[in-house]
Order: sequence, then structure tokens, then C-alpha cells
Amino acid sequence: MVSRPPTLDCSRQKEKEKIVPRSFYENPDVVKVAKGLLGKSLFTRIEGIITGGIIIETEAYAGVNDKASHVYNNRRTKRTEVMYGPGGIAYIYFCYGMHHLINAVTNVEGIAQAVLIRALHPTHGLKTMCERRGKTKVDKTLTSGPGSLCKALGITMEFYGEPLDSSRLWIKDSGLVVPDGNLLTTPRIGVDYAGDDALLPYRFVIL
DNA sequence: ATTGAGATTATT
DNA sequence: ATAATCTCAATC
Repeated sequence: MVSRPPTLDCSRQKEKEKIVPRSFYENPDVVKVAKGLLGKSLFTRIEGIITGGIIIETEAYAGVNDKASHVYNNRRTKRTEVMYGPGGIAYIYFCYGMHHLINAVTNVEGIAQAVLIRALHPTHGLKTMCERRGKTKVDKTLTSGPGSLCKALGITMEFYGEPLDSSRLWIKDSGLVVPDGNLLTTPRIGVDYAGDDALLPYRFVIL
């Protein structure tokens, strides 16, 4: 009999200890979750390759009364279905015919809120992310912008409904604390169609 | 069956 | 400023 180490994947085990728990996403205040996700890290593992980075920009989408949200006026379709599910799940959608965007669904089952992840500071799998983005070297745009970061991490509709604590998609608490002084709050990007709700201070950026 | 517009990005 | 590009949902 050959002996074997107690765990096959120690590094992964270590990651798992800090994975953000379901309870974090169940917070009834989606704005708090959006702020709280700043400084945490988003990862994918595809074909054994881990890519990811620190979340530095988010937006809150407040649900059926938010004119900017896909679920405004109780719109419930195949596309938006996961937003009505429990928190801690990925809501992915395809936009402008070419970009995938990723949200963390928040709140409890039946209440459709989500946080759009808009930018990362790249930390893991830089080479792979550059390849996916068609770049020869890391630059400022590698994972800045919701479409760009999804492309860099290989996120597609395959990840629709994926739990955010799964083996191929997860968010980790890196213990980073964001001081209020380093937090910028602005209206959301690209939601001019939302009338007065376009003015809500629901975008959060680490300076 | 058709159509219009979108939580964007890279380039002109 | 604008082309690229396609899915979905609303409308006819």
C-alpha cells in the first residue's frame, strides 16, 4: 500500500477556508453587499487553470422597483430567473451581442437583487487572462470593465446559475479592508434608460 | 415572425 | 463618435 497525503489539493483546501459564505449574500441590503464585495477576490478554474483578481468596482441592482434592473416591474423570464433564487449564485447574461457580464445574486429566494462586478485588479493566471483577451502583456484594461473581466476569466453562459462557492467559480475573502476614504460612490454606468433611478448612488469603486 | 435595444469595448 | 454583433422580450 502506498501512502498518500491527507488532502489531495492543499492549496485548494486553503482557498476554501476563506470562501465567502452564503449568509454574506443573503443580506437584505444589496448596497451593503455591493460595498462588501470590494476587496474580495473572484476566481474561475477552467481546465485546471485558476484565473482571478481582487474586486475593485461593483454596482448594486435593487430589484423589481429599480428601473435599471433586468427584473424591474417583476419581469421574470428565462434570462432573469436566477435573480429570483437564493443569494450566492452567479447571474450571467450576454449583452450587446458580444459581452458576458457577471452578477452575484443577493438576498433570499423570491427577492431578486444582484451586484454587478465591473472590474478586478488581476492577481492570478495573468498569462492565461492575457491569452483570452488577445493581449501580449498585462495592461490596465486586462480586467477593467464587466465584459473584459468575464472574457479574461473565461466566464460565459456556461456559468449561469453557478454557485459562487463552487470548484470552478468562487469568491474568496482576502481579508482586505477598504477604508471609507478609499471608497468612491457614483451613479451606475450605462443605465440612462432608467430615468430617475439612473441617478442612484449605487456604483462603488476602490480608489 | 419581426424588431428594437441593450448593466460594453476597442477603434476612428 | 461609432461599429461590432446577437439574444431576448415585446409587439404585430
